[in-house]
Amino acid sequence: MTKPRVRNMEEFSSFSGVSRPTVSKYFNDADSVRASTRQKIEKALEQCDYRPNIFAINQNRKLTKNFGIVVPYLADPFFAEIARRIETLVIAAGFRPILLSSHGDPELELGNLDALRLIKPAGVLLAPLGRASNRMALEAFCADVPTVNFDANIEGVGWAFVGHNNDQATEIMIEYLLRSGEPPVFFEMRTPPNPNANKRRVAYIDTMERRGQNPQIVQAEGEGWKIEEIGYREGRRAISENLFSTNTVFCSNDRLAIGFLSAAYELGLRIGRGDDCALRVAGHDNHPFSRYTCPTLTTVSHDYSAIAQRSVETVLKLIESETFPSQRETTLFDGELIMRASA
Amino acid sequence: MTKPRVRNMEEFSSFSGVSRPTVSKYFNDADSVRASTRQKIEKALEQCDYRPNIFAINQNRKLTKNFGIVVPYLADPFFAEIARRIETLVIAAGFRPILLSSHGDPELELGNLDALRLIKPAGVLLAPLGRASNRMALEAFCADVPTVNFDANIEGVGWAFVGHNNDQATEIMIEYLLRSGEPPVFFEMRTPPNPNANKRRVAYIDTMERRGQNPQIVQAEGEGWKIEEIGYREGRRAISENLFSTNTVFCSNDRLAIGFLSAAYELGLRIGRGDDCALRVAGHDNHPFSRYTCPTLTTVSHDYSAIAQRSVETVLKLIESETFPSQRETTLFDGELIMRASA
DNA sequence: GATAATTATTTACGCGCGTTAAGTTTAATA
DNA sequence: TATTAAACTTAACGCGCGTAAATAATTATC
Repeated sequence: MTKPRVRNMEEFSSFSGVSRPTVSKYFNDADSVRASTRQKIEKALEQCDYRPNIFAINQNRKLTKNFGIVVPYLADPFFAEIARRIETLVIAAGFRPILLSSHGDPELELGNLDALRLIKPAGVLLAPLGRASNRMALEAFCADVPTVNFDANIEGVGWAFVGHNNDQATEIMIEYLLRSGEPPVFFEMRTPPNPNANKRRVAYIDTMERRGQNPQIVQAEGEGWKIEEIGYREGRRAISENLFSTNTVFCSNDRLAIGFLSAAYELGLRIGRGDDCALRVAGHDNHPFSRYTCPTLTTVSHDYSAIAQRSVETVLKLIESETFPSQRETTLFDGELIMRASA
Repeated sequence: MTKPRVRNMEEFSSFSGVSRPTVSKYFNDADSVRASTRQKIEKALEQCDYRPNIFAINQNRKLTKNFGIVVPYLADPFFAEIARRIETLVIAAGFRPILLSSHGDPELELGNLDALRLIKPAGVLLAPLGRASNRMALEAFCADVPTVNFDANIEGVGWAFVGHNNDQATEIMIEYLLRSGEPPVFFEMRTPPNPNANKRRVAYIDTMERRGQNPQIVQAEGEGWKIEEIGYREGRRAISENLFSTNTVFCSNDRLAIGFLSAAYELGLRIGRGDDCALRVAGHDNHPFSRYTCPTLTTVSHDYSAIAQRSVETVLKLIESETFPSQRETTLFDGELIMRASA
């Protein structure tokens, strides 16, 4: 048996025996029609698999069900993971997630926002690249669209910020490292692609000074998102040139640490807490792969699930309220020390 | 100075002094209007930043500029990387990429195709999960939409297939391993989430037998996409239980190898070619992280760039031809041996 | 069973643009 | 300058659905 072709709502109306305005009402909210009419519609639906044209719907509604998610670099498993969680929540809330990656390119970031504008998203979750050059454009975008900033906080961008508590996370790691061995030297990129790095440097210096310690920073040269490579190359150099004044290295992020561990391994350095170890290495982010480095990486975890959940909630509230808040609220979730073998 | 608000093409028409049909023509193909008219339009465009409503456009055109990309698991850096390349090519070709991940879930895969159908994509690139359960639905989708299958070949799905030459890639690795040391034992998942794994097992057995070798397979228990974890857990077990009859392990893919290396490290096994090494380990895929394992992973690379390029080209041809080919063409790109330290 | 409150139906307009047909202007060619 | 092809303008319809107003039918309440 072949199902009859129903080309539009008009035809479906006559097919189902329910008037078109009522059918339209049903598709906007199935509960807004009488139970008996709903049954009639759903029975007809089973017999002809009609579905409303999404373009026609979006053209006439001020508010679509589109939900934009913009991340700086999707090939980074960290962002892939957080995006995955956000997507799932967005779908559960009845929206259509549109996932866009800026691929590390500021121009593409603007292009993505431009593309989003065209599809009139109900809300947007934006993890910016964090380049100052884009700030004005980002603000302009947020002025029109209910946008929440996550991951990397840029003042003035988005109507709220949800992210990781870099201060607290840095502090608990330093505390741990201090009480369990020599004071940590901070290993970071000189020109990091992500603004969280700056927060972490400041937090490192502050915490060390508060503990009466002398902050020491080793900076890696190199730009862009090939962070493991930079960690490897510059880590190798730093070790060879004896730039670390203690036996403990606190990497600004896990990807840097992954490269660093690889360099240390190649140089025959034993990493870990044992007496036979030359170096302790810690990371930051609880990157999906940090569990499988050699040795496994001691790090600080983001509260992925809380950040994803709160981010989505915050956008949904913005959407519902249909008004922009007077104050930009900032929510930070504490990190958790993930004790593994490297430090 | 504040730019005048231009709400639609009608208003833009009178603002620019060009009739609406001509303006419409311009936006479909800027070169289809006279140079002088084009200048008039573009000058006006600078003064009022009008942009056509994408929903209205798509409603009236049979063919949108949407381009669907479906991958089985975006949090896997392998797919993130290939998706990144495809996206870039798609944008360059003037289409709007819509990137969807099935997150390893067959139902979501169908949901994604369903969502794609609604936005009438000009073409689709589909890397299927490869579960038999979905095959009928996938075929039904492809019957309506110009779809090209990539990564995991499922007969009957898509109008062409572009992928990796698992046979050749497996063979060159086995050849290398055979001539440089003991014959490889194949380490794989018993129930792999991706159908390429089956091709690789068959290729392993064939090649070994052709070389007069005795194929030996060690299978890891466990399901789903947490492949490193399975490689770690089952690798640890296999090593402990002495399941490998030679000193050489050929992992079905790099993620499995990454977990395996982690297990070997923890057990104090030295991996590599040296006389002091207990085991040689090889992978398959040239996963973005295989360069940073300890030791670095010897593997077989996909020709990422060729696969991405050809995939996109093939869909574009399908779109242009406006007709479906009578024959399903299959294109495989050879792998390349990536010699590193682990084998 | 009469009245009031809900829910449906009919009719009609609007959204922003694609597209076509007829007539007009412009540029190219001779 | 006349001729012709190309590009333009005007006018009008259609796409599929949201939505509003007036009216009719159905339920709920007493």
